[in-house]
Amino acid sequence: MNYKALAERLLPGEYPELSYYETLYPPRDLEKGAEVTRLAPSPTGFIHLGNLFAAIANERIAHQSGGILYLRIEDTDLKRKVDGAVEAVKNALRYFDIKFDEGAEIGGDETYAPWYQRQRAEIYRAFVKHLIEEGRAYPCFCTEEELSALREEQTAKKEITGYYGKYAKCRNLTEEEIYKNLDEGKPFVIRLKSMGNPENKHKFHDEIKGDITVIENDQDVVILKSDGIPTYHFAHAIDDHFMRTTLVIRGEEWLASLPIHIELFETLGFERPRYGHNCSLMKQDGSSRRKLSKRKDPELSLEFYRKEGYFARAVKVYMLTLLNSNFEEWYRKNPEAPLESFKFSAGKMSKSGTLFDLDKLNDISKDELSKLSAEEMFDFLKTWADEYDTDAQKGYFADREKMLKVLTLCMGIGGKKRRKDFTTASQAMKFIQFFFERTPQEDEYRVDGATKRAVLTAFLKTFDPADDGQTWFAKVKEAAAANGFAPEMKDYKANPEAYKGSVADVAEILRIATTGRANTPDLCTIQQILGEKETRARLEAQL
RNA sequence: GGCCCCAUGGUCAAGCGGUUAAGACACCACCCUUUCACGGUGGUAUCAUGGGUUCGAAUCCCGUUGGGGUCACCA
Repeated sequence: MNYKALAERLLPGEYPELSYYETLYPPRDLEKGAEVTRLAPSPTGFIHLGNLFAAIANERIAHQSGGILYLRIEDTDLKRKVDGAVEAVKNALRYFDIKFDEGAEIGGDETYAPWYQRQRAEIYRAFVKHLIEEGRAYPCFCTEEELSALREEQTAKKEITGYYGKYAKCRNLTEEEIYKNLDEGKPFVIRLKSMGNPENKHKFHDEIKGDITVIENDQDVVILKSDGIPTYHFAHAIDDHFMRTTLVIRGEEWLASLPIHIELFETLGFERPRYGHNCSLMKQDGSSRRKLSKRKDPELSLEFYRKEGYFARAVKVYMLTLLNSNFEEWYRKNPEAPLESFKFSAGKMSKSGTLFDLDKLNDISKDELSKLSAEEMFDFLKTWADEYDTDAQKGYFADREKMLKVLTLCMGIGGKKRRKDFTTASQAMKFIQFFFERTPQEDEYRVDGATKRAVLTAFLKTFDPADDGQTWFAKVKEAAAANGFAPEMKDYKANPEAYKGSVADVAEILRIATTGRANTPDLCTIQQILGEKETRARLEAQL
């Protein structure tokens, strides 16, 4: 068979010498040990926690080694393309502080561009053509129907499905048959002529999983689709070679196609990058767990976290604790150190699937938010509210001084210990709502109406917003004593039958009357922030 | 189903042949407190299973079971 002529017929035209690409995309000039990693999403526009998970790992590995992180868009499948997707990905990752050095819509060094695979079609074709010339790739004219019939046949016979060995019909087409099909204008794909034998198993070192066994590939996989665009596998080999990727961290769903990639790199004569296959983020689904899926788990999209007002740093810290088990301890010991100074290690990444735990994220969020100053919290909440909170709550930020007082109180700033009541921006807004309007009553008074009115009346008589905490509380005690409640907790505990209740119950009445809630920060301070007029108005409304 | 990966409390997990099997989250109890979602103290709870190897196994080997992934002209 004249492969050269066949190649020309299949992919007509002049293509550069292969060595041209080697000089066009030279090895990167980086320090020894510097890793080049990448994020290579398809432009579906949907980005979830799993993507962020992998992104942080890639980012850390690249940057702590003095290397490069780049963004490549795998747009070989038109069906996956969504307008604005790349922008969305970029924005989402920027929110979580993932910085790319180069890539699609990023700018930076253009040496290894373009970053969209569709724009790299010529490179792929040049190599496919070369493979055909070498007799290592061939055209396949099988239709979808034929292929699925083959699959059924194989399934029925309990044989391995796929296009390989004796089932690779078009692999053995004669020259005449090929040209006849071509002359008839039949569409074709280009397949790799595999030389592997799955009986042969090899040890393979995975940067995350450790030593694993892989079998040789014997599938004549499609490398160039009938539209002239390569499949993922082929594009991966070409791109990661010419973009000079040193380490590929990707989801473990790729483990199964690793044999294909190994053969491709070998056939092309490329040195292959190292690989690390990370476990996927799982979700509890009934009694079992499964990989997070974009279809079923919209609540795990990154957008969800922004809508809820999760603090970006908290999400990042949580991802890091899942990514590297020793991170949590390190962070505890080095609370002030920048996250970048943590020594990230691919080998420390978990081998088994990790269940996403919202409780843990919430705990970390409280912790992170409690470290902010009142001003920082103000900015965080306002930024969030401006974008996501369409309620009247926006007006809360009009009086900056008042809001700062509110935040100072709620966060326990100035006290012995910071409080950790804020989880997210949306939750915080609800938490502080009663400062701006008496919230709908969530808790019933636990006393009868007459008692309530008597207590409120007694308190109102003596109320003076200028009182300090002690004086204020003394007055609460007076109101308690005047109405049959024990002013001292000890007395009440010693002899509960003698009283209607304790000073705590009186405080609760005042609290509910003032705020509509049974749980709030220090009530005296709240009344001061509200001011005399507002406080009196609220209490009188409850008479 | 074939192949591959994985297996310590409810969750994330430390552990690399000898430990009272860390820690964090969640949960429970008590304490502090005018309430509390804050804080403090304590507690419940884990080596999937059966065989080996070894003086000794969570740790090494094999089988079983369970979970996950993958078997496209999708990535």
